[in-house]
Amino acid sequence: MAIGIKISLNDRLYLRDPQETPLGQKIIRHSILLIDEIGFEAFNFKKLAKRMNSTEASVYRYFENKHLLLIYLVSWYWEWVSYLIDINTMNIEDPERRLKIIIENFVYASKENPSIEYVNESVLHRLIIAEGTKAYHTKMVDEENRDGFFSNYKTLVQKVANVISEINSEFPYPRALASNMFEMANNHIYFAQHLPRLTDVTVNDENFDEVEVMIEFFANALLHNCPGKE
Amino acid sequence: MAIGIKISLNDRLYLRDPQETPLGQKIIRHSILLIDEIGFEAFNFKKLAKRMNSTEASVYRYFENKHLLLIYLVSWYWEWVSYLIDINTMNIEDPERRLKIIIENFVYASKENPSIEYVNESVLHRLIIAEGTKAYHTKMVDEENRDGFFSNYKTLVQKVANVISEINSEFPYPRALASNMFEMANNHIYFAQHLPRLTDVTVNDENFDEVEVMIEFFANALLHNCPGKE
DNA sequence: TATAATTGATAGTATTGCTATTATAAGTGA
DNA sequence: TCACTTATAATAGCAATACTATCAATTATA
Repeated sequence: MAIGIKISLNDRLYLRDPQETPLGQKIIRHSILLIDEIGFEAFNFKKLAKRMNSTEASVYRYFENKHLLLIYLVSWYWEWVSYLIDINTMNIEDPERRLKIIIENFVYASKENPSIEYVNESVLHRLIIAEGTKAYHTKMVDEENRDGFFSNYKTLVQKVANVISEINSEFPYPRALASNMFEMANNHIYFAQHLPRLTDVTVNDENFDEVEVMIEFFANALLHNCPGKE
Repeated sequence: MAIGIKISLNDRLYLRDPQETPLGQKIIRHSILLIDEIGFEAFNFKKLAKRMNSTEASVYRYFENKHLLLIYLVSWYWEWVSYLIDINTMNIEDPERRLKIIIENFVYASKENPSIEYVNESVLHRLIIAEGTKAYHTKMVDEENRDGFFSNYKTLVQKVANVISEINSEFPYPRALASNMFEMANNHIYFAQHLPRLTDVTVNDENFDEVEVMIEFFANALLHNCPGKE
């Protein structure tokens, strides 16, 4: 627990706060590793319990079901990226430079120093890339949205949108660009790894530079006056 | 079956070709309606069989499992959008106008005349928006990609990328822009409906005009010379 | 030291995801 | 027309999943 960051997440996501107890922390740690390993569909609480030498019933005391656990993990990631952006853009005046850092953090969230011992941020990043959007693509999205389950994402998007508006106050789609940059970062890493004909960038191993350059290119093209602009 | 279009889909997606028999067509029709209604997670073959007055075992003779059925439906959609683009851009020389039509088809696929009686294209479009990306966000993606399960998407993206390159042969990311426009169309309709703070557009009922305008704006900004371009 | 709270161990239930078996109906080919 | 294949229905069954309940063992707390 190097730095004193406290990830604040909606307390309706869990039955008992997993950050507070060793067992809860084990659930977080091992669910990240296991979902990454076998995929969210094959993942369940029985397998998780076995992996961490606990019991199914114990896991159910922390989370109602695996879907809420996923939202918890995804929210964690959104919060963590927000936090990275905050510390890395602190004291930087120029909004253009701030946006560049934001893009870097979208693409390279995993490369930052881990801040909490029971969360492997690098694996979590892989998990978000592969499974992240499943958190809000469900029939319960409206209800869960009312309960504030996605507020961390909204806060992150608003933070980025503010920088976009600072760069170009005339730009009509600051939030859409912000969410699109985030989704694009994840999508095109995934495409490059699994469906390369859907993108033009390549990634190898831990090097996502081309994705970063592409998103910068998109952002620059959109935020500086263009003939096509209406 | 108004027009003589034959949707050609990878025959490894099914055990028996559902297009060939009345029961197969019933499976397609009702799976679209039922997934749209209850969501992909809650959907299963037992419920589908009950809904269409058949039996679980009969459905299993056509599709191995619900995941392959989803890929089948998503592939159908990709093929159908490809087809719409083909007929709607036929005889149009100007690539800018062709791209505009492509964007319109991405956003308004549902508004076109239905072409096959057992596929409700409007409901299918909703299904794609809500569940589409689950087709390729699984642990089996590489294997399924090797089997050609996503080739319809690749073909569609390549078709659009070609138009992009015609407009601006210097543009370095034609495929990424193509796939991004497609995903963005679906995403921002979904956001506007369920998570409006993640976008800047609004949609009401069947009117997605703002999404269309936004994607045109993005495409124009990117494809015409900008100071930010490297 | 009494008490409360947490976890483990075990069992149990309803549903899901699928396979197998047999019966019936419908079409086909000689 | 009869044998013959094929598709579907009806039913059963099984292993896995998604939980819930109970109670004992342990640990923390007052």
